[in-house]
Amino acid sequence: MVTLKHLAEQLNVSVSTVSKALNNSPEIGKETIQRVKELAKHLNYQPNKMALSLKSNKTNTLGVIIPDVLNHFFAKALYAIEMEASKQGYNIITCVSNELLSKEENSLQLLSNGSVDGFIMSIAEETQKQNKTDHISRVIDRGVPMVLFDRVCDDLECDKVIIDDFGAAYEATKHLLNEGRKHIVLISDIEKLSVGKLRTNGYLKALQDDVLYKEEPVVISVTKDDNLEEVVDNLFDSNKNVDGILSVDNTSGVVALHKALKRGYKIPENLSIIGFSDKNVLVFTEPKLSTISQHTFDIGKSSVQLLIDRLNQKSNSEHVTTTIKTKLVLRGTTK
Amino acid sequence: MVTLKHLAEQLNVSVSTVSKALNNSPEIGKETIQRVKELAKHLNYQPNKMALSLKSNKTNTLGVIIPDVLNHFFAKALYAIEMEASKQGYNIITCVSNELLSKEENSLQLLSNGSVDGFIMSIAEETQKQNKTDHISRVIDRGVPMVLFDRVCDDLECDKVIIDDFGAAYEATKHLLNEGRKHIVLISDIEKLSVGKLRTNGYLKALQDDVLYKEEPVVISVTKDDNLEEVVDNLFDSNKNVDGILSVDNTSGVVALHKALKRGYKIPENLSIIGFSDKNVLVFTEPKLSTISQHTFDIGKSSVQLLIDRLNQKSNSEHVTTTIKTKLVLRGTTK
DNA sequence: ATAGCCATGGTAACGCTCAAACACTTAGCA
DNA sequence: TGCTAAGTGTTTGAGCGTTACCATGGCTAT
Repeated sequence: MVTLKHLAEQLNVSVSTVSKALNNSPEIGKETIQRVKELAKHLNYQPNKMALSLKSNKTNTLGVIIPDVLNHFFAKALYAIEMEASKQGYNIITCVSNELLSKEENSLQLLSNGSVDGFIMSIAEETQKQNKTDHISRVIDRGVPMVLFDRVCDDLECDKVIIDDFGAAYEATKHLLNEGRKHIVLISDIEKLSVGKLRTNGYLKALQDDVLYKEEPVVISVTKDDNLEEVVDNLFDSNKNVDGILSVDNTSGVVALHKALKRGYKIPENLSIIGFSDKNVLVFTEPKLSTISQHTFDIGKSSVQLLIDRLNQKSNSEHVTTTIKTKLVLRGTTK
Repeated sequence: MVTLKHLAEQLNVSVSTVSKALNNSPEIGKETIQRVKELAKHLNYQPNKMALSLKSNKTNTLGVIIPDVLNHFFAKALYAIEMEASKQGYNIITCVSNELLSKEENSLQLLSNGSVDGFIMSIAEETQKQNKTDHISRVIDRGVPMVLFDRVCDDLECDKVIIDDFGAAYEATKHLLNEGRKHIVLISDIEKLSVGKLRTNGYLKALQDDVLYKEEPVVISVTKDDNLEEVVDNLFDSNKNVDGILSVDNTSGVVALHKALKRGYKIPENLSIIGFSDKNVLVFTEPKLSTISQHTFDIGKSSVQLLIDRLNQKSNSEHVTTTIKTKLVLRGTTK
């Protein structure tokens, strides 16, 4: 590895002259700058990142902790985060908590030793269930900036990026009601998560607000141990007159659509389905699933922006919560 | 941030005593060690990563460059890499090349300044198309260890992790032939990639080796600009007597299955389909797609292992190519 | 006394930057 | 003409947080 010292020796000048020359310091003579830069390019000199970080106490690296890369939502968020960070000259260190509290604690611990300038994270399922946030607030208290996205925690004092989960589910349910649906079932594999609960509440509120809706709400919660397909089959078996399904997670809407078609439902004539899925599943369905678009890319991008803003203005201004707009995209599974 | 200096001042000992005490040096008195450790724990002292890296010239960080996180194969590989790296005490810096040569060059450039101890990467589509590898060999020549996985390049001197693409496609085609299929079509959206070509060759060779097979091979190549569903429709329209489909990419097998069912094909009676997909798509199909399992998790894990081995034994032993076994998993879309 | 041991302290170095000090030129002025 | 003042362009030195190596000082055993 070629260092400033190497260059300095070769050029018979001091190390700091080289340093200043490479940084275009006005203190250094034009001719010297030229000579230094030429040799630097010729030897493919690269400033040592660690030395810079040590000196400046800045790493230009963001720590990203997500619960699950195989979940398309988080993969897309990660993609957006990487894109935006990279555009702004930051690298990202990625950790996957695997929905586990212990791994989350571990990752935060390991990275908050000067490895990163700040964190972007979404809280693990286990963490949310147990409502443990000490490990996170410890980091925040130490003054390491943190942005939470999607799965946030109200108790934590930091910047956040969320969507209006309640409102999105409310709007979708409202749409089904406006279609004249009389038996709307909600299915969710994220009932345990903050976002899942909010969406369910949106659904419940919409039904409640509709004076003409007579049925009891039906919330079907799928857990990790359940077989999703079986649960969907049960849904149809025990709700013979279902005519609207709101899936508030990534996959169950698609599965419900497949099962419904197989059972001979006419869609959307006799049954409407709305999912929270991303566009990527559309290639697997016919008719195309109507969805609530979460603008995942914007979520990732905003998170990075918020974090970098915070890093730049060390001024302790108020913490911000950005709400990304959702959009109900009607396709083939709704009237 | 609390440093050794802080601890030293509080305890009225020297910095080097503190350092040694925390490292359990036998030079330091038992009682002092105790005192130091207590205060360190109490103040939540964390050794500064940058200082350590600068001193030791080791970062305990691996650079991972993948073409696309939204592709389930790479997401899973990334997952495996993160898991294994983390288990072995390494962090990963993730870059997404987005299939672009320029981004790949950029990422390599930016990280090979001492930010990472080595690289794990899979080559971008554009890079493979243009067959440019200077940026990679430059890194290798500088002595930074590199492991390529899946999309490799034969010209590069480094460790590699691949699957037997040719053999896997050969075996799958063979299976279709053994079923008695007479019109087997291959569909691929990765014809431009090394792995895609190998798979196609495996298919071609299997047909060629079968003296009884009379038809011309049919290779349908899908590009980024194509609409996959249209291409599949065309496939059925122009191959009226197709009775076997081998999809060598992630998605086209599932789409073919859906389209076939819609067109009234009896599966697997009249048409067999084999895909290279991961299990994650199975929830969207009925019958379940038969697939060639790539053991993606093992690919990621092996890559990390190979890289760490290389880091430990700085001895320049021969470069290794690990081939991960594939497995033809027969499910509902084959006889 | 002197060797030998123990516990601790001091210094340099990793690669870099920044402030301050230092030469060396040139201009300004009595 | 001689001396200071004000630039130039460069070097020196300190410091970011660590650890490795060597030095020191006090003690005990010979």
